[in-house]
Amino acid sequence: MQQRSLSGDDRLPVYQRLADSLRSDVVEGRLRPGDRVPSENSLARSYGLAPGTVRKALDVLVSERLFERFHGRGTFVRAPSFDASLFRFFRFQSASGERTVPESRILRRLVEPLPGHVARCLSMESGELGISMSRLRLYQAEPVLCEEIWLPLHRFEAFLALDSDAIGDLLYPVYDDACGQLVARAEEALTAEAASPETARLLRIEPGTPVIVIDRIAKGYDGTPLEWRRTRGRADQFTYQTEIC
Amino acid sequence: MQQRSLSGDDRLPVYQRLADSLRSDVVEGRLRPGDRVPSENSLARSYGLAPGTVRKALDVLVSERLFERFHGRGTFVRAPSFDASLFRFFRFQSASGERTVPESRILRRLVEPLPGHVARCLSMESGELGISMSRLRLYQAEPVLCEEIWLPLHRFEAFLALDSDAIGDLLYPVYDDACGQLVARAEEALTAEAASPETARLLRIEPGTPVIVIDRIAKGYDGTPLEWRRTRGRADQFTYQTEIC
DNA sequence: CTTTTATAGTTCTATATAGAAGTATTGTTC
DNA sequence: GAACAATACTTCTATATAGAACTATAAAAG
Repeated sequence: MQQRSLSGDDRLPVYQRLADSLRSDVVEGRLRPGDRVPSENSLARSYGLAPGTVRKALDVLVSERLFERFHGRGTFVRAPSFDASLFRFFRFQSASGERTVPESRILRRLVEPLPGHVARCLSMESGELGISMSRLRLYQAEPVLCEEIWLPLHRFEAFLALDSDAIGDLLYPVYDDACGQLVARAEEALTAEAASPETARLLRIEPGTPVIVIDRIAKGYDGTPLEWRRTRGRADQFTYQTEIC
Repeated sequence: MQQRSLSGDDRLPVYQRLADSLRSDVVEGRLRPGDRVPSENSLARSYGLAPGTVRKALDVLVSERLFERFHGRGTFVRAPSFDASLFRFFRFQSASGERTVPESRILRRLVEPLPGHVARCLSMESGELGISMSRLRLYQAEPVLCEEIWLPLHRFEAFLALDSDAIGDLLYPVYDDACGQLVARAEEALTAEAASPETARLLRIEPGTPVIVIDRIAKGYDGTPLEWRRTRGRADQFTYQTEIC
């Protein structure tokens, strides 16, 4: 149990500096999702702090949803879950009612120069190379969502080598396993538009019908943008619900 | 400083029971938005608790956004703000860039039996009487939103007597002042549809153009539904942004 | 009247301590 | 091997205390 000390601005409260220190343990990969965080008592000993101070630092990180605590078991680095994604509000009416991940079919995957608006979101230059994908998502054999996806080529070269049917319905585990790119969080933006002929064909609806458009930028723990994605689905299957106060 | 004791299930932690007690002070109107909550030390004395325990109870209520604290000033009952409402994501492009409340014009206000879907949301019976309103909201003389609003007649009779131009751009202060109905929070649901001829006429767009539809049920501190509202606006002026993790 | 200073009140930080409550493992008994 | 008991470890609750940091008011000084 080595004695550790806190770096950073010493005008800040101790519990904030400890939280910063533990956060950077995650950002810099010393702690990975699923890992167990040292116990409150052992942290108190190794940093020479009172247990209450350590607990307050952990409170900060728990409320950031970076850590999660289990009474009697320990504190763990939380694996990000994208259940809160906006497109969980597409209701794919299943007779039984359970929620399942829609099946994915990759229609296209090739290397192309990034268009301007995508490059900006990925902090890259327009014209730099990226991996471009089109994906169709099916629910009970019905097409429900269509997606355009862009990845920075220099981080995802290994992704090109993968066989198409080796890629499952979820991409983020593949990004991690094949390319070592961990997605930590994402920004999403929602709007609606009239279906283009292309979109209408894929979703089997009339052109001009309202569709929901969700843009997502997925980022790593250090904030680097990793993926740009645009998803479209029928508006009449979408209801986003929230509480305000 | 009278000695007070905690009611409720004594298997619950003390700080939870204190939080429950203070919360019901708000629900039952003993504390109103803007009021100052007794200081941590005085609460500790009057309930016979340690200051740390009181502070933990206040932490709960602050994280519920029911209270807000100011270092050195005190703890206060927070006035609910609907800045987080989904329709803050309609961008009404002002040249200067400041955000203002759109001007309101009440087109219609009369007493009618509630339609079924509205009655359900207001915990009333279909056919019971309500106040029905249509409102148009203008930004720089341009119509940007149209609204249908329903109120339970038995709570809002005083609202009928008001002169139309005595009602400002914001309704909730009027509900409080004229009818004693305090809105504490709201549930919102967002979807999109093709503009009906009626909506298209009001918003001066082509019928069939995509519009965003936001349904809101506003509730009091005790959870009673007070208002049902449906707002429509042009989809091309709307982008909802959020972060997920 | 204005400015400064003191003071009393507030929340915020940090320490120290004790035991309750929950979980996982290990050892014992049958 | 299965069931139970003891244990060690974890987070969680609660108390007590001291002072820092911040704010508003009152008193004093110019």
